[in-house]
Amino acid sequence: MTEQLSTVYEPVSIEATAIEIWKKGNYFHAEAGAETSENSYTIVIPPPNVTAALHLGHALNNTLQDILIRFKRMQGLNTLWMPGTDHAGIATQTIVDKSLRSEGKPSLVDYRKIEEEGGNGRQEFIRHVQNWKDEFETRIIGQLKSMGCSCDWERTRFTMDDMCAKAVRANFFKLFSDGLIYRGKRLVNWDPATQTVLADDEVEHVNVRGFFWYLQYPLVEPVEIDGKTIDTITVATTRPETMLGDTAIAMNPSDPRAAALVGKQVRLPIVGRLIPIIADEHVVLPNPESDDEKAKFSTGFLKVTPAHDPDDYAIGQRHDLDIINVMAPDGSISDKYGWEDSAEPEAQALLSMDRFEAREAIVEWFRIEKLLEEIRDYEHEVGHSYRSHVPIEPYLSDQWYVAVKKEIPHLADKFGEGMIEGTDVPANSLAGIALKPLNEGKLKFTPERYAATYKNWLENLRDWPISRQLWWGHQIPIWSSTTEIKADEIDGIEVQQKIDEEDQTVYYVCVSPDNIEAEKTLEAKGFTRDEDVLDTWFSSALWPFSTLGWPDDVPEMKSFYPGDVLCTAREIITLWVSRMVMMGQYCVGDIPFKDVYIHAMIQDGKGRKMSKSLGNGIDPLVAIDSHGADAMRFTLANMTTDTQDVRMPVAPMELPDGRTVNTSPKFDVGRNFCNKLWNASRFAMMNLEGIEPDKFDASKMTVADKWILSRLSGTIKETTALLGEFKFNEPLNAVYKFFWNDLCDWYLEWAKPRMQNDQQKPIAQNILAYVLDQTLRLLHPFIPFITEGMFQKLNEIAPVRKLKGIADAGQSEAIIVAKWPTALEDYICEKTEADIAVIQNAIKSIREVRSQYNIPPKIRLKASAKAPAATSEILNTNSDLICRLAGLEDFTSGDQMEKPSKAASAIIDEIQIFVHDVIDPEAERKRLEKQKEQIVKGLRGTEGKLNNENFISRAKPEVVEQARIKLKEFQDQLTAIEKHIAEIED
RNA sequence: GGGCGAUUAGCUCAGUCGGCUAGAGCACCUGCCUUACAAGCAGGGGGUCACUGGUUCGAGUCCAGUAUCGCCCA
Repeated sequence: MTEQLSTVYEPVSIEATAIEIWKKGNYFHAEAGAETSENSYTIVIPPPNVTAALHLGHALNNTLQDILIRFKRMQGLNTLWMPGTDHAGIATQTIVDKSLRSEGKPSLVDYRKIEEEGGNGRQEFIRHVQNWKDEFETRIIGQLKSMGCSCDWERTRFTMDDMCAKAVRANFFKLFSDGLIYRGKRLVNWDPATQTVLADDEVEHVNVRGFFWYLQYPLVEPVEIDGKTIDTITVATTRPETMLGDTAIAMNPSDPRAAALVGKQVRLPIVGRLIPIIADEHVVLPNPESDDEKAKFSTGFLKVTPAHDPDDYAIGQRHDLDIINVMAPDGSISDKYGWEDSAEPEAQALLSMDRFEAREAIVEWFRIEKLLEEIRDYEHEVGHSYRSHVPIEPYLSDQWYVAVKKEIPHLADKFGEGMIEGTDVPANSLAGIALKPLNEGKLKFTPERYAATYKNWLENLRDWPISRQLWWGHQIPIWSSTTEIKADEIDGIEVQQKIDEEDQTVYYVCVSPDNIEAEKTLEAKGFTRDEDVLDTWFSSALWPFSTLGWPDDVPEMKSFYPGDVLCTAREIITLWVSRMVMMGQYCVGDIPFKDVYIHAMIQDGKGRKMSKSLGNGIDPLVAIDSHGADAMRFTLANMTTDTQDVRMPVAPMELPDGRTVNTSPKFDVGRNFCNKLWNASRFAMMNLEGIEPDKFDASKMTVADKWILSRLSGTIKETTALLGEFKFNEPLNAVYKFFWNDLCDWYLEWAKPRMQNDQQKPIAQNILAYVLDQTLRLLHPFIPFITEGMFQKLNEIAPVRKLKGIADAGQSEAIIVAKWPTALEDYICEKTEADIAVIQNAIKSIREVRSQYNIPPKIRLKASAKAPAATSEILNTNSDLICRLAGLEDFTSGDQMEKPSKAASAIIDEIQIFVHDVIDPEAERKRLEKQKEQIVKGLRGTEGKLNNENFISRAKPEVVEQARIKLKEFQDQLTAIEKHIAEIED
């Protein structure tokens, strides 16, 4: 017996039940053992950062992955979805520090002090970060589980756990041994807030309204040009504070004033430093009329600050200029980091000012001294830290780099050598081995346009700075000392040497993983470990195989590598996707996935990014509370087309528990669908009791039965094909239309009377059970909870779903592992679908009349139709279908049928329908005139085409033929409707 | 500066190879608590497909330009 089911879908209990079933069956787990990855389907999760809980973008990302995973699991593949989280070095460290500060607890500054004083500041701070990580890891995994993500939770990894750490050490050692890791002094992108270096792609370019300040520098000796005595030159700068580190003034050699000035000196204001005027082609000649911004604002004189600007650094290299760094790592003015001539009181006054404070003070100084010539508004892009959002400071420092365009000789056999055509990227360099699979078509992007982003990035890639001045991360496994050491002194080490600024030879030793002995030996010799940690992306790059157990020889690597698809957002293509391919090729010798699917970014209703600061974000758990997990997933999948942004209007809503939360009315779409599915299933349960599969007789199927099987089969084919192409909206829409507009709107309604008929009941019951079963399976990847719930109920009431002699759905204890539907090819029938369409059109036109005449549903009417013999035959044999859904007690069609008096008429294609005894002359005339207008409109259009000689002669013959048929139809319809109108007037 | 994308109903979006009178959901209007579903059913109104030009027998769709918005890269 069926327990009473609520008339309204209530997600909470159904979600709990499904989670229980899946857990008990251990269905999410994938067993390793296969020798190849051929019959497996593997996705690695883009590991969410442990900085914060998941937002709606994550919900979208993971819903799509789960759809693919569940689809492939049902298709019988050994399916692994590898879950985990990312330590997100800089982001997490920053947020934990901020949280400590806001709670008034000791924060990073304090722990740094403790560390400097010989205490355990680093460890103590890390403990806080670890706690944060534990809390958010738990929350994130909980969120994923609530969304129904069928990840193999037993394998959950973290980018800093032992397994991942081992891979990081192994890869680092390999790179070091191959000579791909080197130490270099460079101008880096420095984030003064978090005090670490950032990679180019971690810098966001933000348009900023600023100024060009025109500062006068006095010449040591006046110069005469064109009879005029000049005693100052003017430089234009957007960053006046850097002038403290100026070591030259550059001008373009073709500047007419250059002859008189190059070689002379200026006295740097405030500092008093004497600096030369040099000639360099880089300097843009002034031209106020130019469209080029640089020329428009240029004075022809460029202050050169090698320590604080990349272009100036290059000029400095060319002219062998001094490099004077005037800032501390926190961005304040300081004479402790390379600035030695700061004795002047004006200069002393600036020390320890923040860079922006110093900017104001310096401008003010120039103003007072009457050396500030002009201030002009200037809008330009300024690099900002993607984490702390403060402007980046170009900063000179020592960092570890990975050489990305260096040839790796031992990879030449596998990947070839020489430049990849049209680039300066060697085929056997790290960039090259990532680029090749794309060029060779082995790596595919969907939508295709994103391949360009990937390609462009790799072709223009610069060496990758991997050291970060942080505490939270993988500490760099390099020990250094000036003590001489050779690689063969200790097992499992590699050594590089470098001459430092004091002309001493420094030995850098990299230690292989799991080699504690070597580390101890080194430390005993006085070697100290590099304090910095690795860029987070260094460990993320290994994620597709570090999670499987590389570098160890484990069965997981054979069974699940290479994986199948990576599903992510476009902002991550360069940062992460490219590096995973690079390292997959380098470490394992194969790409980590064949497909990269890039999904949309979710914006709010106004097209803005969702963010905490705007308060326009939606928490997936809130969406689940307000609408249910299936509803959320349905809506997210339904929005997923190939566009790059989707909008999600955000509105506050009060939950039953009294909380007012941000959610989106768009989730209604999903909830409504689930409610419909719930009720349709409920209807089925009420009618399937006592079902006997053996009583099914295919020869007794009605047109409606054959039609629903045809439509189902078409839908199965379409859905399966589309999911295989990474489409989400289209397959979901196909099932939606089948379920709602075919099954519910028509088939179920037609089935109702048959359930009261002993002859028909077994046929209708078995078809209903089968079709519902298959529909649930098609919907399962999208809305897993409710489909599991309904499938279980179906298993109780109708355990065997088959159509004797035609099809067998196959039994399964749970839908999650049920066999994916296959189409009944023999039952795809165009004729049946066309016949039903004729019947549906007849019904619709009768309903239209009913509605316009305001005839209550309970009143049964009589109707007749005039239609060609063949059509009449279809209508007459199915008059019961028409009567049932049009509210008729009698319906007959014939090719000689005449319109009775006092009947309303309607025209649909070649059929004239007469609804008896309802005539209201005024209303009827109005209605028919309106329809006539439409017919005339169509007729005119078609006539116009056919009267055009060019159309006849140039359009495809079948198009012309179609137009002719259409014209005839319009003409017939017009004749008929005019006749009907005339008859009213009689 | 280079590149990518968007602009279709009040809102959110589909629209395949250029070809019937441009579609869906939500919202709106009318009528229905018709024994699965009012989160529903039946019917209806609502569009200068951003703008300008071009190609074509034919353009929402292809091409060029303009405008507005968004994103990526330097």
